[in-house]
Amino acid sequence: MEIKQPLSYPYSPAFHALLRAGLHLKLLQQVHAHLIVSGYGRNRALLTKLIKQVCAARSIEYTRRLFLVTPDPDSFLFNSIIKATSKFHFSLDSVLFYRRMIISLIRPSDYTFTSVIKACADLSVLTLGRGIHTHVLVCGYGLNIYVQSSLVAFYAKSGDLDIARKVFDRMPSRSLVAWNSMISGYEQNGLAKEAFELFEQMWKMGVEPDSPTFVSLLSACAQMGALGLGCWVHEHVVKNGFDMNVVLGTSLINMYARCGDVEKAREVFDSMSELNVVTWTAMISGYGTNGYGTEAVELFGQMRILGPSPNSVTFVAVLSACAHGGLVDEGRWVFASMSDEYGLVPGMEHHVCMVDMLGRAGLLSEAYQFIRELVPGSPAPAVWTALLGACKMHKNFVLGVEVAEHLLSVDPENPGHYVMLSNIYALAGRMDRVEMVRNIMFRRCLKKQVGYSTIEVNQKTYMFSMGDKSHPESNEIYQYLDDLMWRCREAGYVALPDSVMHEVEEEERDHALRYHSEKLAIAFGLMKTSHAVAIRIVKNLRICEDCHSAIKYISVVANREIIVRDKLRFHHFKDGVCSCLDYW
DNA sequence: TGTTCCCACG
Repeated sequence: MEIKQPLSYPYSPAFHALLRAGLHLKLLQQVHAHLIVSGYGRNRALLTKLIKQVCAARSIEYTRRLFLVTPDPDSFLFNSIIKATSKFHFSLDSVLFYRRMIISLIRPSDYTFTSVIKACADLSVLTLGRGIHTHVLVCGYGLNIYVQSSLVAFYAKSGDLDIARKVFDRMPSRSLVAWNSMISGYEQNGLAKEAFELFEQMWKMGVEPDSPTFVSLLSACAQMGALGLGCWVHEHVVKNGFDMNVVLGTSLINMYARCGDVEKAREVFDSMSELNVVTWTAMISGYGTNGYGTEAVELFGQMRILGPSPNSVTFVAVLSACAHGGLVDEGRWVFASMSDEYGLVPGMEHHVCMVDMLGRAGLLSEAYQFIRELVPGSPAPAVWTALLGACKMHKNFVLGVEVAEHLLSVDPENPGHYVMLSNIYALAGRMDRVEMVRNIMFRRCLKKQVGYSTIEVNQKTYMFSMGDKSHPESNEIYQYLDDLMWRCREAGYVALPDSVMHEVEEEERDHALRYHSEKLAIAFGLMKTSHAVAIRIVKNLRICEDCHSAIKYISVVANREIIVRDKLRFHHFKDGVCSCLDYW
């Protein structure tokens, strides 16, 4: 007969000692020592509880050690450790413990699967997850709603939306979590429109959304720059009395900021009762991308005093705000404070920001020196790309050609580098070289990204690409645009000469230049909206110099505020002036 | 005992 171990929850003193130790590693180690001394060092139940807490205390090494000293791990121990490691993002360990469980011939349960599949989702490992999906079916959990939801999330996060949707569609009953997983899956893969379509379906079926639903929808609005829809979501959240938690509030800030309405973003920021690092970072970044560099740095200053410790994303936001705002001195001390005050190690992205900042300000040799002296190892292509952009901006051909050639040698598959080199030659008037670079690009079958612009009218988003005639009112739009450009020319607009027409990641230069997607979208917006509302355009690439100049004139002749979000930042055009002050 | 949601660069 087996003698019961002297642990019987909740009466055992050892168990109480564990509870008291909480999440402090030191205390947990003391309890472990105590267990050993008092003869419970191999008590599986106590060790299981201890393992969960050690894992929650974020010590993966100690978690692994404890597992190794536990005799005959049972299914309870395996489930606990797989769940704990998955929950605290030690995803690889989670998968490895799962593997060990299978090898030990212990049958996984539905609880095992939800945890290990979540770990696979964190790792985005498709092949591994597919294998575990097979285990799920073999073990007979194919219809378990929790397992199915985690599979939907896993496939969506790993980028296989078709399979995610298949699993989702085959669910006999869909939980709200399953809906949320699928909606956020679309949004995270850049399919904002599909996210909204699925939400509509859910809405029509009478399923009540919750705050994760709204968070995903707000991200989708931010992605599309759809302010109207975003406001609708905000109103709905307020009307239905949802409590404004940090995540939801941060999503709202992000949505308003990325739709170009910084004031509203700040309003939400000020109204929040709890602010975390992500919230502060979202607001700082919102200021930066909208051209309010000073405000971004100021808010960062407040964060240092009142807020949580900034993380490395915060520094990217502040430094890029400094770069776009020409705030070189501020950027220098912010960068220094990163390691001096917060003990953070600057990464590649921070170096990119610094080179970008120095380069934009015309301090090319300092930028070059920064790369040589302060960037450890061999600098990533992105760092050189930043310098190259600055060379073109300040027309430094010698350095520009040198950097571009270096980039082509280390990163020959990137069409952006070829385009940049060709542009630099064009600026120098070396049209023979321009032709040569273009030919190489052609031979290697490298293509530039296709550009497009979107605009929201009456909560519907319309997309335009260059020379696009797919819109049913195409003729009217072109007519309107021609008319508009004629009025701009009357007011003094002159199209830029050919040699400076094609820039990095901008739309193809040809006779259809006049019909760049942003111009089409603006014409459509002017036709369809009333005078009081601003025109808001979202572009996937950078705005070109000619369009930038043209839009300034359009803002005057059409007497309209026009806000363009390009790949990097916002341009607020009003009365013939752009908020970027031609510094972008 | 579970599955879903927030910030940056390029």
